[in-house]
Amino acid sequence: MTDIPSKYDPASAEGKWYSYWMEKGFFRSRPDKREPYTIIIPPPNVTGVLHMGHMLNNTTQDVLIRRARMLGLNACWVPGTDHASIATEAKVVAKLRSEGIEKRSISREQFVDHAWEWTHKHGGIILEQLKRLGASCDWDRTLFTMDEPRYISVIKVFVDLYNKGLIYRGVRMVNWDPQALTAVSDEEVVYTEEKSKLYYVRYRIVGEDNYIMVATTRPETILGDMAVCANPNDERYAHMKGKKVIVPMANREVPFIFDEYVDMEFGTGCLKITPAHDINDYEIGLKYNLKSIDIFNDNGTISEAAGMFTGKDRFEARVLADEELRRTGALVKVEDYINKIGRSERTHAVIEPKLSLQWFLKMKDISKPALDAVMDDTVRLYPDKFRNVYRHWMENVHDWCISRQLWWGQRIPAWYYNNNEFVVAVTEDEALEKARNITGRADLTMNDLRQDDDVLDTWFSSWLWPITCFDGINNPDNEDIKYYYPSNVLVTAPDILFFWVARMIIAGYEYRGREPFGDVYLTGMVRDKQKRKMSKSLGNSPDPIGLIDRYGADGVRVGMLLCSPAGNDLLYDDSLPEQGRNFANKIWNAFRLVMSMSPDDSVEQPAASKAAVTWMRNTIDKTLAEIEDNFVRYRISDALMQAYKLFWDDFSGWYLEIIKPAFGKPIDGETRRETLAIFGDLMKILHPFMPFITEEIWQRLAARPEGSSIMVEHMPLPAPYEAGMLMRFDTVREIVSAVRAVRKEKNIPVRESLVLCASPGATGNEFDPVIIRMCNLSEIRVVEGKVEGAASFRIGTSEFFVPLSEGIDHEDEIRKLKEELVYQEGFLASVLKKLSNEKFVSNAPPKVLDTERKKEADSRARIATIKESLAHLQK
RNA sequence: GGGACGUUAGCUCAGUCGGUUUAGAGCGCUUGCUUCACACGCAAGAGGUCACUGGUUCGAAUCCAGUACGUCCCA
Repeated sequence: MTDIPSKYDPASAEGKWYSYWMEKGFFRSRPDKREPYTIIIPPPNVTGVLHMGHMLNNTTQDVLIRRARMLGLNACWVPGTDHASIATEAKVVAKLRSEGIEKRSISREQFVDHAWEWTHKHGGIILEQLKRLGASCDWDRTLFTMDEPRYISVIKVFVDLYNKGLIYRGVRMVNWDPQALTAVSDEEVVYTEEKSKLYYVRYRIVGEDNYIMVATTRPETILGDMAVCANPNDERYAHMKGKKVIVPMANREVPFIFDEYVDMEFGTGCLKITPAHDINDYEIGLKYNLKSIDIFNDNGTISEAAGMFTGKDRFEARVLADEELRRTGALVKVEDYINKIGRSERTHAVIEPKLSLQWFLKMKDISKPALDAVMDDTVRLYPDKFRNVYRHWMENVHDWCISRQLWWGQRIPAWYYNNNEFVVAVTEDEALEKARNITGRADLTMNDLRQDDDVLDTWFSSWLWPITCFDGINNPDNEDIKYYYPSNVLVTAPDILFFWVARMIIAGYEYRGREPFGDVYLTGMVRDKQKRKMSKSLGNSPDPIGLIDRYGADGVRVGMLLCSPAGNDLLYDDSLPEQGRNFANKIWNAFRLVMSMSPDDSVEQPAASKAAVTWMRNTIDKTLAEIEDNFVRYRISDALMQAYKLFWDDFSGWYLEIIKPAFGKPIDGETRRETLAIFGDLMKILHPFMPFITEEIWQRLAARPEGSSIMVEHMPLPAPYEAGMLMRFDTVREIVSAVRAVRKEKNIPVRESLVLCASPGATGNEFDPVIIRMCNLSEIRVVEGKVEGAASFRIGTSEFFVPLSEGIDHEDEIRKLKEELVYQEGFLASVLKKLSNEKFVSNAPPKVLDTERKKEADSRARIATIKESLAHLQK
């Protein structure tokens, strides 16, 4: 006990205890008789390294899981990563390119090998980083969305949904990423306002020497124009009915049509229709039976079909179109313009709307139970403002484009034969069997079948995560899935509410018949002080591991949590982990103080200490109830703040100051025993938030048996507390503060003892010794009336005096009393205003009326006291 | 363009059923203190017309309507 370092060293404690926990298998969970508490990690992207968002998210999960464990539940936190098809493929392509290898020059098999190699090398990094944070995941269960059981689960689900008629293949306008060469889902497109230009181009009317003018931001797409359209209510174009116009550059005759879709206010009121390259134009094209010409190649260059600029990049083609239109006199003017441009979330390339053949999942029917589950609170969202957002999305849900033109991912289990006929099956053999049956050709061989080249969207793996993590697709009745499913809570960020959360709920109902989790806790986003999202490109994100090195994992955890109420963004600043580190320092020093008190059982317990112990116990019970309530409502930062104040203000600021023996004096045995027990309880309360320092201290507070740990101890439970005593102590705090203020004002050192005179009834309870101790009083004297030459203060309806040897400054005292009088009279007036209102008196509930009358009486009493003091001083 | 949510102290946020001694916390700020656990600290303070306008009510930060501003989602 004597070898306590004066400074807490997070680095050594963290490494030591994490290894110890791992070694003892405390993170491990197996089904047993206890009630389970399950959290499935939102799998971080395998290409990723830990960022601030992960820190917040995983700290939150660890707090919940550690607390559950200490509450005696069988806590299981399942870790894993996802394969992030687009991001990983992009990384692998880039790596190969840096080695002089083009993706197209190698086989699919070779490429996938490279991707696995990459994954094995980088995939574990983020999980190792989570360990630095203290994450108590059951690492024996670590999963990957592309490992064998998960892969086959995804394939089985695809086949099942296809067989149920929920998956279909169809031509749709998709969001095409010309850089990644794949379609991406609506959710993966980020729209931002960007500067562009609005080109005014004239189209000649067939058979006339007149023109109509069209405004467009994309002059290169004129090559794909199949019509020009105006609003039927637009009188300016009434004369165009039945006429045709000539598309510039392409010199193609196209009809002039009318549709209500066109916004009369925008541009010239005339809209060019390019069915192959704009989703709205596509709809209009369908409606008016227009043909479409796809003028782009997959990589964003101009196709042969365009008839011009073939092979040029789309942005280069825009410049060329500008020149060409100028040359021919078709370009009338160009204006600066700001419009929303969609970019790929992954590659940042400008998204090209493109017609293509893709696989879709029908969402309407399958999503119904998932909508109901949130609406009827089977699944509760925290904060619940997201229910509206969720409902809105689910009621307007679009079919999900699940194919991606990539190689890294689960390959779509569809095999083509003849021309474009296909079968869907889990294995090649089954596919062949099916194809033979359908065609009636027993001589079909594998060579006649060709598997679809595309893979499935990564979210098509992740949506099964709560089920596949317990192998619930392959073995629907295994012990784990029966025991752990549904999980208790999902902790994630609101930006993937639809990408992921909604779809998991859908899959949960489809494959387990019930919700995948009961609660969804949505954390905020970590932003910088200017409210910008933390991002690599902005370089505004601190390195989390660097932060842990600087402030300790406990410090960083506390910093992240203190400032992040559910759903509110966290504006990161170094002062946050600093506050956490300071708290750890405070705890360490309080610990040192306690351990430095040498016990002596022959010393009798001072009355002040006895009162303090009882008060501290009651305070803990009250706070435990508050913490419990905050956890139930997922107000984790509030729960932490309660624990923080319990330790810092109540325990360190008051309790320890009261029981602390004079320098060099021993402490009585009873108080010391109580203090150690209280300290142990406080460590347990803090453990879920600050696992390392609490373990370090708990292990030092007493000799612990081998293999024990605070993380598997029982959390203290809230017990009934005596509210009246806590209120009496609050008054004591006020008295002590007031006496300190007198000392400060009169410059009286703490060493010099004082006398406190109190009006009858103001003191005289179990806490008098505390007042004497904390104020360094020689006595508390009960007095009627005023005391000469004394500083005075009032608390509640009581008056207190501190006699001063050098007397007081009358003028100054009178000034202060007058200020108090002004305030009190103002207060009384506000109370009287209510009480003199007849309607208030007759309508307000009696309870409210009583309080107001009590306010009036108290206020009058205080005013009387102040007036008497004034009169006394002014004599 | 459509929708959701928000606006309370310098900053980040609480504020339950409309009534709790004329609004609370943390951080920051001011002043004093190197008082034997801790200056990563202790003590004492300052700081708010609850965005604005109107309404309902005996009573509004709290309920309703409108306005302004902001954030997010969808198109």
